[in-house]
Amino acid sequence: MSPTTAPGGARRPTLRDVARLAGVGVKTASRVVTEEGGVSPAKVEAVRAAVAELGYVPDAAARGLRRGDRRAGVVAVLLEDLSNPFSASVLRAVEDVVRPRGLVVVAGSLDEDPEQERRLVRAVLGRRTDGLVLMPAGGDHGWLARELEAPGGALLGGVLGRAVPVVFVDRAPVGVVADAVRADDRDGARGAVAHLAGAGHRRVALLADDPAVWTAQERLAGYRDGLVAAGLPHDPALERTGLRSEAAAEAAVLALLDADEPPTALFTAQRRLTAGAVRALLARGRERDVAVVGFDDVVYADLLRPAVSVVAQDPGRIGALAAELLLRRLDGDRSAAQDLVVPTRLVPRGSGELRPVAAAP
Amino acid sequence: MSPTTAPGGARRPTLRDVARLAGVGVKTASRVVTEEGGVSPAKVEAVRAAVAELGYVPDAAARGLRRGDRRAGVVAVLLEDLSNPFSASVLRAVEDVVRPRGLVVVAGSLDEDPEQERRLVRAVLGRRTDGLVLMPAGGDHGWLARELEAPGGALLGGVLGRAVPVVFVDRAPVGVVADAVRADDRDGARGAVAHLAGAGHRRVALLADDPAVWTAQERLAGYRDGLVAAGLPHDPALERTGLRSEAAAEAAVLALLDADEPPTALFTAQRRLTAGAVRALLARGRERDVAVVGFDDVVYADLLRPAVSVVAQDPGRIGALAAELLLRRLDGDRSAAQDLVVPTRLVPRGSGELRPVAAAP
DNA sequence: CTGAAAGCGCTTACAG
DNA sequence: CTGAAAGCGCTTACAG
Repeated sequence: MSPTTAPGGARRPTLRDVARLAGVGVKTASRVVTEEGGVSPAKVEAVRAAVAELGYVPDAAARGLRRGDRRAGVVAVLLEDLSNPFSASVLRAVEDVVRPRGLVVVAGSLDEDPEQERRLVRAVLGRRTDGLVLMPAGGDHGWLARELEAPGGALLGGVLGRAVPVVFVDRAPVGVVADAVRADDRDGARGAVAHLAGAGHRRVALLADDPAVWTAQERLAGYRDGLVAAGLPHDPALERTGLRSEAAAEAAVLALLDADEPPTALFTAQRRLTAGAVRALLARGRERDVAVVGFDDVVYADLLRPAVSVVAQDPGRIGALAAELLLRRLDGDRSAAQDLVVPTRLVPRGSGELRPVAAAP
Repeated sequence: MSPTTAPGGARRPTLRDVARLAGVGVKTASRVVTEEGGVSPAKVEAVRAAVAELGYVPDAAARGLRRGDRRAGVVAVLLEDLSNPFSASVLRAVEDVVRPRGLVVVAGSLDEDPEQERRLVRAVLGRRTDGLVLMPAGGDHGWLARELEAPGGALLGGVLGRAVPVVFVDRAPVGVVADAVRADDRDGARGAVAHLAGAGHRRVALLADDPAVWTAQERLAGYRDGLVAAGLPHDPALERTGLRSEAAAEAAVLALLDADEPPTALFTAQRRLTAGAVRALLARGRERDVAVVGFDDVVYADLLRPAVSVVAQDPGRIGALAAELLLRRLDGDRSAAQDLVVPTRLVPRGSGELRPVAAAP
């Protein structure tokens, strides 16, 4: 078996093979395959037949190598965790928008790890990625912009040399000017607190992730905005941040329920934390007297009793808008960087409409 | 702006640029970058410095173009729907297994559409994919094997010419010999029925997807196996297949409840159908007197009341096993095609342990 | 309308 | 240890 032969058998047919079989020059075969036009009908026919007979598929990499634009038809989508519903919905939405353009999607999970983010961004850019949708993991992304070049700042050079458009999703870029599409985290959180205050609650606790995560920071700010707007006092004892898991939220809620002055309502600023809180309330049989509003919708929240009220985001919309923006940049749009903020929607289902109950002695 | 210059600015640095800056030949620069070895320490140092200064990143496509193996470091993962929890978990597991090897993942959704499957498989193979993990959409996959070549049948040639390993997930291959990793659908379904029969149920209804879907067919068979094993009669009126949505399942359950001889238990053979069934029972206030066992775990099923019993699959394990098998094939393993069947696990939570209640008149 | 030559960025196969 | 030449599969730039 010669080194140019694949282990299993025949060499993959090349354009040269097609040309030879069709009895034309390579360039003519290329013209037919790329539908460049300007080829006599007879030769078009011959080339088409050869392509079919050999099962010829153009090599996208070789094509991109010589072409000026060097487009490989690949969009990278780097998100927090491909297996979580939010990331998964964003990915799917991007896929649906770019597929009709013949683009293929490279996907990766960053797990909130800046190191992994850097590695994956490099890996992906080394593979001729045309564009990047990024849910940023670390804080500052100046490194991404080392060679920020384009007018509006929407195109990043950096390790790439060649300008590659980048659109941030879910979180605004820090330390770099770039396009972004995200939910209105702050306003959504504010609205949740307003909703609970409207039901009569004066002691609303916050359960949130590590404020190092951009969205957690925003939601914390929104929570405080909401307290101020409702004229409620700010009680640090009700503010539980740094919660990184469902179990952590569960423990935090149990502790809150046992406090001297327990909250009558909870605003859980993240999906897993909502689940943990509900679990704690069920464990104590308190699900009907402590109100809950969660940020980000929970699958089958409406099947729970009480059904869980949430501030819903629209990951599908965020992904689609990001992909559309990316395509526009790929098409040469050099206008100023955009920051698209998608509104959230409060979905009342029961848990957020419970009225305050005097704490049992 | 010359045609070889990117819109935004500097040309991406090439190995030639690195060599020039380091004052060495291109081949020497290549040796350093690929860590081939056999280069004097002084030159290694000079090349490393040049790489750092220019921000050089090797072009994976150009590399693969010349190399014999033609590996681009890409694994494609084509699943039913990247936004559904099962597919998402499989994808994530594959990613975790291949990442340490420096491979990047191309992901796509097939939506049970054979046409789309064919298009995506071709798109992906045209881009120098090293291996493929496929959750098959259509029925027969003979087309994939048009040029099946390798000994064990685990390598597919087809449109590729060059052998590309393929591992099927979730469903066994039809019309082609290939590796597969899947859950034990039939046995899981049989176990669900046995569990319900064990609780005293004699009228167990089945809600299932279109039997054209391989897993639906298997679970239907398992349901019948279970009836036979428990000595229960087979009542076609209790067998509701072709259910393609949550709403369809909901409607089917409402109809079953209104029947002359309603079931006392439900086996819902798919996640969305389980949700639809639960919704219908809640709507009628019957959730405590009709037992339910679902196939495939539902997020937060344990927070529902009653909590939902399920036959759990392990998508993470399936994805990981598939990826490991694929890597072995990439490493040259030519042994016979494998069919790895991962056992399911019955998780009792409440809904599946309810005892039969005489139907209200 | 057609095709031979050069070149995309890299590695292979060779010769020093 | 080192590097010039050839070539991977394709497209660009040119000359018929």
